[in-house]
Amino acid sequence: MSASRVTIKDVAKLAQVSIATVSNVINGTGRVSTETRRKVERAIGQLDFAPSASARTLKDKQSSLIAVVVPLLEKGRLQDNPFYWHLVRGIEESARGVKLHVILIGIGPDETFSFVREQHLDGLIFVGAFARTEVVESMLRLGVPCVFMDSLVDDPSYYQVVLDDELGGYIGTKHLLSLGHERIALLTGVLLEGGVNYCRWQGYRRALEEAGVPYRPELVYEEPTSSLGGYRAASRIGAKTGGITAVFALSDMTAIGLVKGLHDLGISVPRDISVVGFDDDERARYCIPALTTVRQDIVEKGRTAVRLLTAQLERDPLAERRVTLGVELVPRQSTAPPSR
Amino acid sequence: MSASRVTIKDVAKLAQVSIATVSNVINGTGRVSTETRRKVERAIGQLDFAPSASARTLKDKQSSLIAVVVPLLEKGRLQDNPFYWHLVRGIEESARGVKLHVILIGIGPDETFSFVREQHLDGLIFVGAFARTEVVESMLRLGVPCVFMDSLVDDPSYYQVVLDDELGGYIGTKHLLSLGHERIALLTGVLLEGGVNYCRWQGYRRALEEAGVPYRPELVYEEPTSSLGGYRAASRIGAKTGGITAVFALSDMTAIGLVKGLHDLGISVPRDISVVGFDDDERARYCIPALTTVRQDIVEKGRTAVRLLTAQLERDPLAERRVTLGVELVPRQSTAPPSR
DNA sequence: CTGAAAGCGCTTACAG
DNA sequence: CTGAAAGCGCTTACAG
Repeated sequence: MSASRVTIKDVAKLAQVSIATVSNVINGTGRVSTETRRKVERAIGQLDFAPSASARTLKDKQSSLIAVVVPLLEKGRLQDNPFYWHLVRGIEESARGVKLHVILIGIGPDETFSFVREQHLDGLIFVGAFARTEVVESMLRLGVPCVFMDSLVDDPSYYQVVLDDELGGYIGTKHLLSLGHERIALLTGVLLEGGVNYCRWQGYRRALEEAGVPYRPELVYEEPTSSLGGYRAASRIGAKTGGITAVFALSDMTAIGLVKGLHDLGISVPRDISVVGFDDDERARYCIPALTTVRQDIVEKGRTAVRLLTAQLERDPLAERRVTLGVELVPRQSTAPPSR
Repeated sequence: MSASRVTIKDVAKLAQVSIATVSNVINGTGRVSTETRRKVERAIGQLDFAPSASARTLKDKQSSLIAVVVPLLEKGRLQDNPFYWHLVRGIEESARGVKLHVILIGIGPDETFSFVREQHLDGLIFVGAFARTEVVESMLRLGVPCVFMDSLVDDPSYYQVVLDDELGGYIGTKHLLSLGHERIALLTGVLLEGGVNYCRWQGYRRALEEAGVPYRPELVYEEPTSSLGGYRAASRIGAKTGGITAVFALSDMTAIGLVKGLHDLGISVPRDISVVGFDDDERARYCIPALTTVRQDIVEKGRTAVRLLTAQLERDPLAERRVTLGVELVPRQSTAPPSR
């Protein structure tokens, strides 16, 4: 019963059949009589046999391994936004459902992606901003199935799961407008054309325009997407004479930092300034005041990515290439009509 | 230059040597003349050769893959505490440094762990509470290196990285005592003997005892470790006549829910009730009021786990089996002397 | 210092 | 329905 090094040979011997037959039973391939099948299954059970993935991979080039590729921060560590955890949770759950294993990989700017071939990865999920770099292109040329999440790729031939970011920017802004705000600042991460923030910014502009409120570039604050970034922005925004009455922060993480920063400056949310976030991660609900935000279903996003990946693995010709997930405004306590 | 299916044979042919020699160059084994080595390296570069991990694993039983094993929630999804993300970040970073890849696995109560043998995993890091179950025992008997984090295992032969939880419970409580609090509630997750919460609870008791404050079991609130658990506890704690003036919550997640719950009941922190958390995750600093908490370095915890794992992989006889990480009180604004 | 050959544990035509 | 055999891409004694 020492399960250490049981191979298909041991099973074959015990069941008194050939290894080919054992293989057929395991994979449900070929034709095997019920009786033989039973014998083999019994032997497998008795020996507690687990087929070697490496031998299998060596033969058929399928590893059942997919990678979640996360950009590294400067210090060589994975992104710190807990957002990623929820994404990964969704991915792991779905992958488990289709017998894929998830390997987590942080990559820097100089990545060679040799691990993809080394490990015979079946597919890749790129999480976060990835432009169409040369490596990625060559990846696609190699035929390794890829799915991009929240990336900057325009190319409709890429598989990607994105959010309706433009709409998100729109409804968040609209909410503030409908409360009566006009001087609405936008607190965003880097604005790269085609990027997530860029789309949200477009939605922001559309809402303003529709409402007949002039767009003022000086109300757009570009800060790192981190709590600290939000915190720091508070002083810049608070110092603004001319009265910003509301801020739309493009992530809950920055929104939370912002609220804290405003609070430390003696500026009360929502009395003096209203704040809208983006994501609706768990923190939003428990903030004081509870954060009004634009909700996205992050776990679902991860699930969808796996679906797009498996569609490729199964060469499903009907598979959609681009799935856009919805957004939803969640009004809570951090927004109110302007005081004056 | 099609990098698709380049094997060691192609390299050998191009470099005009045998595949054995190529293998030796790659692995730095055997004796190879400088000239030959250079030829081979050039060929590898030209062909952009990446050795097949599966072939290698098949031969030498080392996959360079380790698994982070996370318990599943009921819905079949990974734990939702973002705490895990930071752990995983630390693990991924260190693993990358020693050329190991990290696979993420959620397991339910009926797990068979067959994936360990299937994938020839080199090691396992168990994250969260794992008792010494039969599977785990058999895992250890198989000789698969394991490291336990925050687990309930007493056995000194297990490799584990733990926190000085008793001390954490002690200093958190002590802090409140020194501010003048006496009716200090403890908000904890499940109290299992030997578990993380249990140790912290012991520290809590020690601090009380030292201060000559009687321990009152009715002040110990056992709630799920979640923001919602904390939120719900608020009403039970707030309703308490007899005046609880401080609460020590054994995770920031519950502390945050608690503060919110108290706030919704019109109970002000720290004016009416002081609150101490545990973990010091990023949220703590940005809470309103900023949360006083017991800090642990979660990323470092992950790093340490990998160190213990590699020590086993290298059969380092001097390796410590149990590393205890320190804790530190971080006083912020959620604690103050009792109002009366 | 270098190479021929066996073998790791599977799967897959191909015979029978 | 079942089995013998080749082969996936490496590593590792073993000769030379």
